[in-house]
Amino acid sequence: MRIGDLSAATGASARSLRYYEEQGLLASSRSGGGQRHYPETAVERVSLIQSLLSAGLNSATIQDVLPCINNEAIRTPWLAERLTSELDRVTRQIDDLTRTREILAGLVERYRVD
Amino acid sequence: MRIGDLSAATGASARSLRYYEEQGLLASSRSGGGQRHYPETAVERVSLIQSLLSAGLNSATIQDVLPCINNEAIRTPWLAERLTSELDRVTRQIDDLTRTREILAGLVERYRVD
DNA sequence: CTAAAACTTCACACCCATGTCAGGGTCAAG
DNA sequence: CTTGACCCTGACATGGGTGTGAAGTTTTAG
Repeated sequence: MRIGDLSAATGASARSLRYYEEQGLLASSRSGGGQRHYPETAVERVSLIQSLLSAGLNSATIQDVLPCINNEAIRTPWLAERLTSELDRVTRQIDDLTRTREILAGLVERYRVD
Repeated sequence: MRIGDLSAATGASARSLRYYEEQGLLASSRSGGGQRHYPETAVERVSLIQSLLSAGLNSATIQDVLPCINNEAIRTPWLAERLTSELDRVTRQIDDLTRTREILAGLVERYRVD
């Protein structure tokens, strides 16, 4: 598939897909004329990238963490620690957000126009 | 209390407190020499601002939403809608984040160095 | 009274994923 | 071929909260 198809399939802009590649998060092969071609599996990969980005991981971190999905060999203590610390961060973020939601819910309750 | 005290009490930098004021989120009185003075209640106000900011509301939105905490009079259908839509957004954000946490947890599990 | 600490405003810098525009090349359908 | 949709690289812009530094003023402790 070409970049426009992948974009349509994932909701990521072509700009973003090129950026992911530039950051080493997403691979592509090129046609004779230089246009990118992606395998079907790229769809899932992109949606994973999107998830991790929206969870607050930056592209450098994702680059550190993503390869392990396909390559069990690079299992290292360092990687395990890195993943755990990101997991903790996301967990804290969810907790904070949950508290904030309570606050907002309280406001909605109080200021509902009956 | 002066800005340094409020900063210490809330963890927000003096820079941020001035920014909150500039954005109309936080009021202060001034001493003869022009220095800011805050009531004790500012501590809670700032931590509320921090919560809402970290939940992804921008300062303009917070400005729309915050006054109602102190002033029940401005209860309007528009405000109720606004709050509800922010609440929904935060709820979705938590759901997304929770799914992403599952992914990360799965990775941690798979790449734990035993 | 004086020195140090704390404060003031103003302005510029940063992050970093994404938008957007320019100027050009590729590819498939007619 | 030609045409139109699609793609390429490169570069600059944006948002928005925060960091930072300069140059000057106020407050407070000694």
